[in-house]
Parts: sequence; C-alpha cells; structure tokens
Amino acid sequence: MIILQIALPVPLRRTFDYLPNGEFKTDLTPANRSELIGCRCEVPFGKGNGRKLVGIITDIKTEASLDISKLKHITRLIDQSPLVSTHFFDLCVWVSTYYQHALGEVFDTALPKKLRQGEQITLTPQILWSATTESRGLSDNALKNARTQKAALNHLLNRSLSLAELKDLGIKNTTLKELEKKNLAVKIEQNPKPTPPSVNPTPYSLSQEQSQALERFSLQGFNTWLLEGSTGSGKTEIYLQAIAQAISKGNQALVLIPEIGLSPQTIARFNARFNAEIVTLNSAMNDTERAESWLKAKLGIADIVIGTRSSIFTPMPRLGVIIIDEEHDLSFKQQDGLRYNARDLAIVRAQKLDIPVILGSATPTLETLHNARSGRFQHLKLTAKPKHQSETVIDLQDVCGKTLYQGLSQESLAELKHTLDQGQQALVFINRRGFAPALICHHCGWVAKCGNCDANMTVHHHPHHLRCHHCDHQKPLLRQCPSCFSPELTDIGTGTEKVEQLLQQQFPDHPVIRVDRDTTQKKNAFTQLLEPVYEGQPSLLIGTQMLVKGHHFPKLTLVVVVDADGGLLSGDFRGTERTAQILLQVAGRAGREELAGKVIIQTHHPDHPLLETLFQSGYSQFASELLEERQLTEMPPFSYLAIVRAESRNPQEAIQFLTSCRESLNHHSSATANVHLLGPLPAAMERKNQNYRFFVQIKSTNRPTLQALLCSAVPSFEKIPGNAKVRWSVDVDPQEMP
DNA sequence: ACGTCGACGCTC
DNA sequence: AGCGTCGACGTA
Repeated sequence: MIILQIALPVPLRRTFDYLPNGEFKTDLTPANRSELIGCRCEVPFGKGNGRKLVGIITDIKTEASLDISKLKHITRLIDQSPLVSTHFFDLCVWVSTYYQHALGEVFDTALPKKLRQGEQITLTPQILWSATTESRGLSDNALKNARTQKAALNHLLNRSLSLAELKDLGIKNTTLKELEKKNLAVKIEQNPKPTPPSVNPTPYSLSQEQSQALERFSLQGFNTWLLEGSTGSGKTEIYLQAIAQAISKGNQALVLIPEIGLSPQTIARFNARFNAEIVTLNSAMNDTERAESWLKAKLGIADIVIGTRSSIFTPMPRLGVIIIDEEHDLSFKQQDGLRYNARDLAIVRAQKLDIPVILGSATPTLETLHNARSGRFQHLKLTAKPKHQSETVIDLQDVCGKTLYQGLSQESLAELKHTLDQGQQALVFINRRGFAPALICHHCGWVAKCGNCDANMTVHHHPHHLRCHHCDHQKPLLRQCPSCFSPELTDIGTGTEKVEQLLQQQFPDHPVIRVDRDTTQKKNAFTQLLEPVYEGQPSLLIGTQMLVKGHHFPKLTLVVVVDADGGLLSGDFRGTERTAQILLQVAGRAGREELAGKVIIQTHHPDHPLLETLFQSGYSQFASELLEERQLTEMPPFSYLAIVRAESRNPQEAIQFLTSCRESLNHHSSATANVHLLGPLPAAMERKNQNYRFFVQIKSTNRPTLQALLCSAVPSFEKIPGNAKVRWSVDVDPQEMP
C-alpha cells in the first residue's frame, strides 16, 4: 500500500494522507520518493467532497497515520516532476518549524499565486523580427520609395531584433508587416534561453576602502558580511562587484530591497553594469509577470533577481550570493500570516547553500551589529564620504516657546526660502499623513474618536473628512461639536497636508510636492509626482518615511524634520533604535554631490541624550550605548522573544485563550528552564477594528530553549476549546510590540 | 411541523 | 480557514 503525505494550505500544523489515483507513471515505491516529493496535486478536502485544494507531496509512505478506509484518493497529479528543489523544500520545512506555521501555508506564501492555484506556467516566447535570405541579395535600388522600410530592413540585416528593441528604434509594426508581405522579413518565435552574461567595466576607480573591503570579501563558502556605510559611501558598488564575481563564475545573484526602495536609478545602474538577464519582482507586478520572473529564475535564465521580501523564496539553481540592501528595514519582516523575516531567512538559505550573504546598511539593527561585533558576522566598514561631498550641517533646533506656523518655526521657513532662492530643493519630513492627527472641541474638550478603535480620528482635507488610520473608518468632517454644539472645533498637531497648505501659501511660485500613501496610491504616481524634482527645478518636497527610502535627489540641500519628539517617546523597546535609523536616513537625503547640505531637526529636547549621542558621536557610539542598555535589561539581541497574539470581539475570550496558552507554555517548560512568560497583557492599542487585542510574551536568553518550548507547546494551542472565536498567531522574533 | 441562525468541531 | 451539523428559537 502506497500513501501520499500532503501539505495543504490550511492553518493546521500537520499533513494529510491520501491514496494515489491512476496517474502515476513512475513506480510508486518509497524508493523513488525524490521524484514525487515536491509535486503538486489536487485533493478533495473536508465533508461533502466539494472542496478542492492544491497541496504539495511531502512524503511517500507505506503506512497511513490513520485507518486506510478513511483515506481519500487524490483527484489530480499536477506535476510530473517536483515543482521545487529539495533545497527549496527544506527551506520551507525550516520556516515551518522556526516560525511555528503550518507547512502548507508556508508553501502557499513561498510560491507565486498561479502555481498555488494549480496552474501550469510557461515562458511567453520572445518574438524576434529577422531579415530573410531574399533580402540579403537585394539591390541598392530596391525600396528606394520606401525609406522607412529600407531603414528598418538595414537594422534587421545587421541582426534580428526583439519587439522591445524595435520599439526603441522607432520601427512601427506596420513597416514590418509590409516587409513581411514582400518576403523580406519574418517574425520568429523563440523561447528565452540562458545566454552567457558579461560584466561591463567599472566606470570609475574604486576607493582604497572599497578595494580593501572587496579584498576581504570572498565568494568562497558561507559567511555573513555586514557592509556598514552611510548614504553615498559606495555600498552599491560593492554589491555590483560581488554580483559581478558571482555571475562571471556562472552563478546567479539575489538582491533583496525594501518594499518601496527600488528606484529607476538603481535598475538603470544594474543594467548599465551587466549584460545579463535581470529580473525584478515587486508588488506592482501582476500574477502573470510574477510567474514569468519566478520561472526565469528557476530555469536559470535570469542571472540576477532583484525583489522585495517574498523574493527570498525565489528558486535559483545556481545561486552564488545574496544581498540584503537596507538590512534594518522593517519591510523585510512580514507582519501578518507567516511572520517571517526575509533577512534572517537569507542567512539560513545562504548557510544551507554554503554561499555568502551581504547585509548592507548605514544604520544596522542592533541584532546585526551585535553579531558583527561578536565575530559571528564579518564586518566591512565604509567610512569615507564621497570625494566632492562637503560636511552636512546638523542643526538641533530648540523650538521650546517658539511660535510654530503649522508646525514649522520662523527659522525653518526662512531656511526653506533661502534654499529656493539658491535654486535648490528642500524636503520637509513629517511621519504623519493627513491634515492633523486630532480634532478637539475648544469649548468642552470633546475629541473625535474612532468608533472601532482606541484611536483619534485624523483630519483630512484632501478630500474633507475624518479618517481612522488604524481601520480606515471614515466620517464627514464635523462643523459643530456633537457634545456641546459649539462650532469651535480645532485641529491639534500637524500632518503632511497641513504643511503642504502652509508651503503652498508661502511659496506660490514653486512646486510643492506632497508624497505620502494618500498621494501615491495610483500606479506610477510616484514617478509623476517627482518629475519636477528630477528635472532639477527648485521645489519643496513634503513627505513621510516612504519618500526617504532609496531615492536620491541631487539638488536637495535642506532637510527639515518637523517633529523629532514623537519618536523619542515611543513605547516599543525598539523605538529609540527606529527613530535614530529614520533620522539618519532622512538626514542623508541632504547635500549630495558638490552641494553642501543642511539638516534642521525641530525638537523640544535639543539636549536629549539620544539626539546628542547620535549627531555628535555617530550611530556606532549610539548603538553601543543602546546595546549596553539591552544587555542590562536582557532584551534582544541578548535574549530571544516570541509573542502569542490573540484578538476577539469579546475581550474575555481572547484573555481566556491566552491564559490557556500560558498554562500550556508553563506546563511544557521544565522548572529549571530559562524562560520568562509575560501576560496576557493588552496590546498598546487594545481595541482595533472592533477587536480586543492581547498578547503573551515568551522570553529566553537561549534560542534553542525557546524553540523547543514553542515546538512542544504551540501545537496544543490548536486544541484549546473556544479558540474558534479568537484570531491568534505566533510571532517569533517580533519586530514590533503589539 | 418546518424555517433560520450561530456555536462546535472536523478536515486524510 | 471553510463548511457541515446540530440544537435553539421563531413562525404557521
């Protein structure tokens, strides 16, 4: 008897046994498991046999885990050979145990949508236009009345051209059709095939530091390299050199970038350096495009894959190096469903493949820095400023007692004017979208609250309404206080829209561009909005975090941080680290190339130790101090955390569930074990979207202890009675406290 | 007697 | 997570 063990996309931490159907060509014995493990098949699931799921075969067995009469037959074998390699398979199994997530759902997250829906994917053949043999012997006189056709034919006589190349040359389809009629040109379809890539020479010489970093860097075997260097210190050049080494050895390279960090400039730089197949994967792509990129990578046609978080799962048979740019970026951690961290996964994958991984950042996370300093990672530092760059001036501007105009001080406004007068550009940074973060009644103190969350409604003017930023609940903008009917409703605080309004009034002759989630929803909005900035016009940019990532504006010389205080008062233990990373990243936008930069940081605490250390001694010293603090409090990286989150309409249900979880955790950890449990505690925002949220924190100074505890306790959470009413999840190495 | 609705509980 | 089952209550 042959049994197929199958992982299905359901949130159950187990596999399901099925009987084969008549489709199997190979002899079904456990001996040729390798030909079947990793194949997809369609199976009936649940009562009534109506529901069909696509699962992945995880094992071939001779005995089932339950009575054979209870087993169903699979309905369809989708793949004749494994869809994924053993390496990919093992990686998913590792993810499943480490993050305590059902294996079937891990596959579901790791594979493109088309594949998990059971579809077959193929590469769309490339269409080439080619000159015919008849056209070779054509006399000079021919086509003399059809000059466009003749010009087109000359191009084709040189070599066959793809549709994209023809478009670039301005050759129209109608011209080609005419040539085809005259039997002078033909359209041929050709499957994309691997072509040997080549590397163009570096357009400039490397700095001594860069050369030294590259001398130390080795493509030999597994190693994690932290490449630490500020904006403009030449990290990208090191990436390019590492990739060049890999692809000239015939290997592939995988580059992971933050969610909104892939600027056209970066792609252009890659294209200029490599004559190679470069494939990108990002959220803007549709399912067909994603599937195509995935397949090109898997078939080894793509030499370089550049993508966001989920690209860490791209199958690449000759992977030679992985690069994580902006290693500290939060978007590498998935915050729902399978809560994996692509940066950590990159290290695991590199270790399994015995290849190097490079983590690049100007502001590495304390985890990474600690690993580098303790010798687990190799530390490469780039400290030099670019040749022409003058020192950026940092002004910690004390705004205590000063009149603020929509959040901006008189001095800041004067500096903005000065910058525009010089023909340069400025950026005003506020990490808060909308017009104002709260609306209050001046007469009685009533505040506009969200009905679904423990949160204030944000005032929006474009369009006019009140919106909750946590659940998207919207209300019309009130004219009168609903409590005392006073018309004196005042908005509190400053958002991007408010600054936009002010700057438009103050500088009516210059473009004022607001870049936040609200202005960039449409496709290509980002590029369109930023056009005047790239053209070099004197202009003002207002933006949230999203503006700060990956974009370089050569004429930007002034940065104003409207409110640095918010970040200093965060409740999360990583709050200070995050604030420092953002401040440095924002500051790094000012003054590139030969123009000197200035950064104004408006604060009520100019002597705050965080700001002082950060801007006087630098990130490295700042990080050392934070690390000492983490060591004293036994927080990561000096301990390891996991969190069980639960939410429910009725707070009592969530608390009860978590209490049972805690009991189970207690029961499964031996008395001597070095484990600390905390909670159930309410989340920072206890009520969100009509749900009450709580959590239990598990902490240990020993990672294997934590892992072992999770492995034994978490499966029992599924059996806690009444858990149907609570939505719960396990978050290993959480990045944000609930 | 026969609808609908929500709380369980099972899924190979 | 679905989706079926079963019992509570409502209506004729």
